[in-house]
Amino acid sequence: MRRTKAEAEQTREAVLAAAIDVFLERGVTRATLEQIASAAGVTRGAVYWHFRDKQEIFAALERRANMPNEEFGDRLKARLAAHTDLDPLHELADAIREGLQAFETHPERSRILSILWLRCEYSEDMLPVVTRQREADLALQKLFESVIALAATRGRLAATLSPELAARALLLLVNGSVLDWLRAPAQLELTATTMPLVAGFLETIGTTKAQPSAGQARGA
Amino acid sequence: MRRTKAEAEQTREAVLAAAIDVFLERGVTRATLEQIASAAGVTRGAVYWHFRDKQEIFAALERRANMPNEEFGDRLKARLAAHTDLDPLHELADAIREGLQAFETHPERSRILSILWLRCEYSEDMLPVVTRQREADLALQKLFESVIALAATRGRLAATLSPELAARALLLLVNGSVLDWLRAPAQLELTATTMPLVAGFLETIGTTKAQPSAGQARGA
DNA sequence: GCTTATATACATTCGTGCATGTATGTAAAT
DNA sequence: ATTTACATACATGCACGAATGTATATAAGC
Repeated sequence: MRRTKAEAEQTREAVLAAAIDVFLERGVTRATLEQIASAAGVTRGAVYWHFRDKQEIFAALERRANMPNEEFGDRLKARLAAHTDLDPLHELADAIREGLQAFETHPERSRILSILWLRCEYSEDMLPVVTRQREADLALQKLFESVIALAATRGRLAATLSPELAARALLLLVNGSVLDWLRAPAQLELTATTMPLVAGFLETIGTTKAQPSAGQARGA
Repeated sequence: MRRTKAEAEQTREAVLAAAIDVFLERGVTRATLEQIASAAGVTRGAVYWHFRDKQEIFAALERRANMPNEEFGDRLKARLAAHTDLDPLHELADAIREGLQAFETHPERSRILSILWLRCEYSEDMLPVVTRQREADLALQKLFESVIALAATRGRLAATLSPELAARALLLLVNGSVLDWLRAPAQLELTATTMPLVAGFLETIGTTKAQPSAGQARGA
């Protein structure tokens, strides 16, 4: 009955996948380890072997949520550093579009985010989780800010909003849009409904025509 | 030991107030009726007398959350109808400011919202609650949209964002800001950190100088 | 290469502690 | 006298964690 290491890793993954299902259906608190176990085709003994308790399962899922974001950020920074002739705000919009599409093409990501944002009670004992999410948001906001600031140095920014405020606004737009989509997954198309918003916002804060001091034009 | 009707209503309120405390501390799911009862200074018998179960307590709290929003909306609409010379976007910003300040001056409102947004697991059985919140959001968005559309008819709107998209963006900014504040209540000042964002956004979408077709100026 | 010892990867069982809902008691208000 | 507004008591049912059982993979020894 003893399984090989590869098989063990396989059941561990099965438990995590089952946990996603059960967390989504019942919410994290009401989800029981017995439900997770039977959904994974094992008993609670197997679950307790791989994880100390429910919170450790949750932590394992949490770690998977933030990884892809950094990847998109790094790609964007690399592209902007390589080609200095690109319009920063336009590239930013493209990067956001890719990030949104990742949610639609890779449903596991959206399901985990749905757990973190909607199937979870953030009371005081969850403060470390909230803190990590705030830090991830801050990192994204800083990325946005650096790109927007780059646009500003090229005279491509309307002066009304500082890069910091514009970055924060952009983050709130994206996060809020995703949240709305998670609330009604079947009824909305994430990228299709969100991109007009962010593209419109970026066009509004970026002066379509360059400021008098500079003289570039903008592609479609 | 039997109480008078006024006293009974008083204990009912005590139970609701205690429920707010316990829901905030433990989250709705983990909150037990015994904890709520003892926090209210009564026994579970009293709780079960006034409420069928925990969900009914939650529903009672939920009803108190949305009432004030409509009030602010009505006041804004009345003011704009009465004085047609007012700048719609400027009045909108003022109304939002009042709404935000209400959260800071009336802590019970923010505590209930904190329960609804952070201490609650929205699995499928909570769908009616989510739906009601969506409808409340939609109503606010429609209000924003009508005001922004009014500004547009006066040539005070940059054409990049349609009134609908601008209203949605504004709602996302406000809601997201409030959510962030609820996540870290002690570290942020809601109105002080949010208003620069919404004011900046409104100034960005509203052309500060009137369109060529019209000829008004804007006050500070 | 085969045996053996040990760690591994679970399944099963058990005890315990809540949390819930209901049923009943009770004293005062009406 | 009856209803009201609770308190108390009871029964039931999970859900958890730990303890134990067990069969096999794996590595060490020879």
